[in-house]
Amino acid sequence: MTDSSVDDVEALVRDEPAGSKMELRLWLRLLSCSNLISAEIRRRLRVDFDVTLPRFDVMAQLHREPDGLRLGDLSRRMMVTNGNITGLIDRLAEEGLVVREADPDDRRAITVRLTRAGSKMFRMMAAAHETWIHEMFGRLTPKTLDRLLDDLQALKVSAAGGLRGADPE
Amino acid sequence: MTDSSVDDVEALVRDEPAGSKMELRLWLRLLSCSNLISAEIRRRLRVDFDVTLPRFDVMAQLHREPDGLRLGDLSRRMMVTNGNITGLIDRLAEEGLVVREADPDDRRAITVRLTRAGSKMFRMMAAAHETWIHEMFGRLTPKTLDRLLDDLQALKVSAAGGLRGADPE
DNA sequence: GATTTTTCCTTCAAGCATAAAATTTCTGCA
DNA sequence: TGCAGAAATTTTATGCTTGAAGGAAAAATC
Repeated sequence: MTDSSVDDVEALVRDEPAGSKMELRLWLRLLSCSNLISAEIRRRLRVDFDVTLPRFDVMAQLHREPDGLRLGDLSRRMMVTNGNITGLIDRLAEEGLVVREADPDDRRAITVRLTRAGSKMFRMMAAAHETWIHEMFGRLTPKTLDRLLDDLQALKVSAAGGLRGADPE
Repeated sequence: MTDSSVDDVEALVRDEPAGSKMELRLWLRLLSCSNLISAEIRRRLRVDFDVTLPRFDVMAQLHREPDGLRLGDLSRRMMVTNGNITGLIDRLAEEGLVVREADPDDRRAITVRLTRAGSKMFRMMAAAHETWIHEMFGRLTPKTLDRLLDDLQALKVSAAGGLRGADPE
C-alpha cells in the first residue's frame, strides 16, 4: 500500500465546488471543439472524396508504413478494437485501396498495406486535409498554438494519471 | 465584398509548412485528449451504472428542464440528428427513465421528460461523473485551467469561422 | 512431446450516428 | 376554402464501434 490511499481520502474529503465546475466547463468546451472540428472533417471527406474518417485514419497509418502493418499493430495505433479493424479493412479491401497479405512466418498474422490506388488516393486526401486544418486553426496566433500544444500535453498527462487502475507511480 | 477575400487569397498564396505541421499536431493532440477522456468516462458509466454516454447526455439535458423538451430541441442541443434522438429516447423509455408526452397544441410535436426514476438515476451518475472529471483534470493548475478555457474558446471561434459555407462576416 | 497459455484475428449482437426519404400535421396565402 | 409549403418526427439503409465469445496457431511450461 502506497501514499496513494492517503491521497484518495484527501480527494474524497476535500470539497471544492468552484474548481470542479471549472473542470467540468473545460471538459465540455474541449469536447465541443473536438466535435465541431471532426464533424466538419467528416463532412468534407464524405462530400469531396466519398470516404469516412475512420477509413482516412487507417490509410494515414498505412501510408507511413510502406511495408504494411499487422492488424494488431493497426488497432493499437488507432486505439480501437480488433473487431473494428477487421471490418474497416474488409471495406477498404473491397474498394481496392488496401490488400491483406499472409505472413509466411506466422499463420495467425495478417499484414495490410496500401495498394497503388490507395496510396494515390491518400495523397490527394492528405493535401486537402491539411488545408482544411489550416482553414480552421489558422486564426490562432503562433503563441496560442504553442500554448495549447503544451497545455493539452499537460492535460493528457493529468488525465492518464487519473485513469482507473492507473499505476500511481 | 469585404477584406476577407484578400485574406483568403493571401492564405492560399502563403505556404507555411512549419505552421501547417504545428496545426496538424495540435489537432491530433486535441483529438487524443478528447478520446482518452471520453473513453474513460464511457467505460466508467458502463461498468458502474450500465449506461452509455449518449444516454447520460440526454438525461443531463432533460434534467435541466423539469418540464421536458421537445425532441427537436433535444437534437439541436445535443447537435445530433433527429433520427438519432428517436432511437435514444426509444431505449430510455423502454428502461422507464424517460416518458414521451403528446403536445396538446401541436399533434406533430412530442415532449420528453425524465421520470422520477430517471431523475434519481441521473443525480447519482452526475455526482460520480464530477469526481471522475476531477480525477482526470485535477492535476492541472488553476492557471493552466483558465488558459485552456480561453485558448479553446479562441480555437472554437477560429474553427467556426473556417467552416465551409461559413459567413465571413 | 504433451498440455496449458497466450497471441492474433474473426464473428456476433447491440448500440450509436448519419443522410435521405417518408409521414403527419400545421401555417400562410390566394 | 383549398392548397402549397414548412415543420416535427419516424423510417430506412449504411457504416462505425464496442465487448464478449470463439477458433486457429504459436509459445511457454511441464
